[in-house]
Order: sequence, then structure tokens, then C-alpha cells
Amino acid sequence: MTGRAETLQRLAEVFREHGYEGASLATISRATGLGKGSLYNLFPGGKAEMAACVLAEIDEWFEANLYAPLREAKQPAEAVSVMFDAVETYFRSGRRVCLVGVVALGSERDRFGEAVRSYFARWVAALAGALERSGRDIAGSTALAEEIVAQIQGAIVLARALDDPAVFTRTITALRARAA
Amino acid sequence: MTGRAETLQRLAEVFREHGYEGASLATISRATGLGKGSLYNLFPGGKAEMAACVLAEIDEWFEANLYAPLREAKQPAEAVSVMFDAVETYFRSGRRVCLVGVVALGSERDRFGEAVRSYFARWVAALAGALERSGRDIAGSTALAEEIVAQIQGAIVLARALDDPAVFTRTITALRARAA
DNA sequence: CAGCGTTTGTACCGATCGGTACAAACTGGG
DNA sequence: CCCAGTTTGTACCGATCGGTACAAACGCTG
Repeated sequence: MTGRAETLQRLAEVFREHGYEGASLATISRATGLGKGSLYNLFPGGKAEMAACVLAEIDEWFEANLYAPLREAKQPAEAVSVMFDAVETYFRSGRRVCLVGVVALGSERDRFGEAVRSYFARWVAALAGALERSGRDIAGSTALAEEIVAQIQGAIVLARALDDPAVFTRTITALRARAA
Repeated sequence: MTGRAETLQRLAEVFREHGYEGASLATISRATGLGKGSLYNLFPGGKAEMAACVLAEIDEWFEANLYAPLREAKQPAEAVSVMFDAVETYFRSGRRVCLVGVVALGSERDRFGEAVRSYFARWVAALAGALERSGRDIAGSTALAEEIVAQIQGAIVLARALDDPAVFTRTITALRARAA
């Protein structure tokens, strides 16, 4: 009887932990507390639809909490700083993996290609816009935005590989300085 | 009758494409042209041993072609530049995924934890050493080395997500400038 | 060519995969 | 209270999973 929102959260956690191919329906059923009947009632399209819905949910969250603020901020420099706050919280200092990034690296990229592409393209574009409106030239803004997004993704990899969340925190601090 | 080296190459490609859990023995058998009998003769430990051997092979390659040169170079600044060349070639401008990074993001990180940790720790350490010997202070060298390795990993994610190898190439160019 | 250890293909194992069928248990409206 | 419509658990499907057994084919030494 837990709502759809919470189900999507738990689904996301399973996909983050095992990847798309590695997340079995048994694991999903256990993690969500829902039997197959319920799962296929909520997601008639099966695992593919579950993943698509999870990606859509994540996309919505980033759109509302990161991209839109970056685009519409009166003080773009402050919006960038707020973005770093949100990123640090969301990814739990690198302990939590970026599901969209994981999908991008796997063979399921083709299946969810457009969602993945859009997620990152809009992130870079929104960030570049904010950087530009805070006084940088256009070319430099896009380049820096790309670097920042890439480095956030890489910091997650590195922090997990070294099992040291401090790596992520340090990276974000360094990026704050570069963006300011 | 293809040698063990080539088999490991093809194995690596399968793991890169499907991840550890997603790489089935059927896929592996097809990709290597070896039946199960041959595979279990070469790798008695099954899939886990295959992955371990592939990781070891990759580690050897990076040790010989990147880490050792970085550590032993007479002209450390040039060694760093050579590293970027090697990285660009090895990762095929972001079209090829970093298997160690993929493992770090997945649940199989625990199984191969030490190999993954060591790979990245030695990369960062070797690069930091070279940066330091080329005139930077110790703290700045480690920080920059971490940033560079993270950004390389992130650039792979971003280039794949946007399906645009130019992102990777641009990132490497920018990193060259920062390291110089 | 004989003999022997290794390499290889294939049949097979129980377990689990994603997905379906369907009846029992629930739900709100009359 | 009863019934239509939904939600749920469970049994089951063929396919495939990782792994094993083993005999035929092979390659080398004498």
C-alpha cells in the first residue's frame, strides 16, 4: 500500500545497485515488497517500463531542482552554488551512483538513448547558460559547463573506486572555486 | 587456437559492453569462439576468474604504458602529455568504456574491490608524482591529479551519453592545458 | 604408429530468468 | 449487503542462466 512514488524510489535504488540487466524481478519484488502481479499491474511493460519510469522520475527531479533554477535564476552565480549543494546532497557525497550515468555506460544505453542524452544535454545547457549570464563568454561557458558535469560524474566513479567519499567532496569544492 | 591474449581482449570487450552480470556465458562463448569446455579449461573459476584475469590484464597494460612512464620519466611534463595521448587512444575518444570504472559503479565492486582501488590509486599517485616533479607543490599535485583522473572518467560517461566523441577529445585538450 | 595428456564440443544439471494466467482478496458505490 | 472493478499472491511457462561431466578429437613424445 505504499504509494507509487516510494515504489519508484526503491526501484531506482535496485537499478542503481545492480544495473538494468543485473536487476532481476525477484530482487525488485523483494526490494519493493510487491509481488509480480502488482508489479505488472503498475508497469505492464515489465522491467523496461520500470526503468523508463525511474529515469523519467529522476529527470523530473533534476529538471525541477537543478535545471529550472539554473535557467531562471536572477542571480546565476548563486544558482550555480545551489546546484553544487543539490548535487552533493543527491549523490550522498559519491556514495550514491548516478543511474543515468550507469545506463550511459551500459549496453542499455541504446534502449534509453534519448532520455540519457536529454538529461545530460539539458544539464550542460542550463549550467552553461547560468555561467554565461554571470559574466563569462559563450564559448568558455559551454566548455566549463561540460567540464563540470563530466567531473561530477567522474568523481562518483573515483569516490566509489577508492571507497572514499572525501574524494567527491573535495572535487565539488574545487569545482565551486572554478565556477566562481 | 587464438592465443590467450586475444581471448582476454575479446573477453574484455564483452564485459565492457554488457557489464559483469550482463555478460552471459553464451555471449562470451560466441564472442571468443570458444566452447564452454575450453572456457572452463582456461578459467576454472568461471566468469569470476575471467573478469579477474581481464582486470589484471588491463592493470598490467596501464602499469606498463601509463603508470611506470609517469613515475620514471626524466621529463615529467612530457610524460604527462604522453599519458594523455595514451588515454585518448586507449579509450577511442570516449567510444570505449573504462571497464574498471564500470565495475566500480556496479555491485560487483565488492568482489573486485582491491583491484579497482589499486588501479585508480596508482593512477592518481603516479600522475601526482609527475606533476609534482614538474614543479608543482605537493598538495596541488594530488588535487590536480585526482581532478584529471576523475574528469577522464566523467568524459567517457558524457561522451557516451551525448553520443559525441568530440566531448571526450575537448576534455582531454582542456586537461592538457591545465596540466601544463 | 602407439601411447598419453591436453583441448574441445556437447549433452545435461538444477536454478533462475522475464513474463503470463488466473483465482482469491480487496475496494468503493449502489 | 452485494456486486463490478481493481489489486494481489501464486502457480506456472519456455528460455536461459552458470556450471559440470565426459567422451571424442587433438597434439606431442617416443
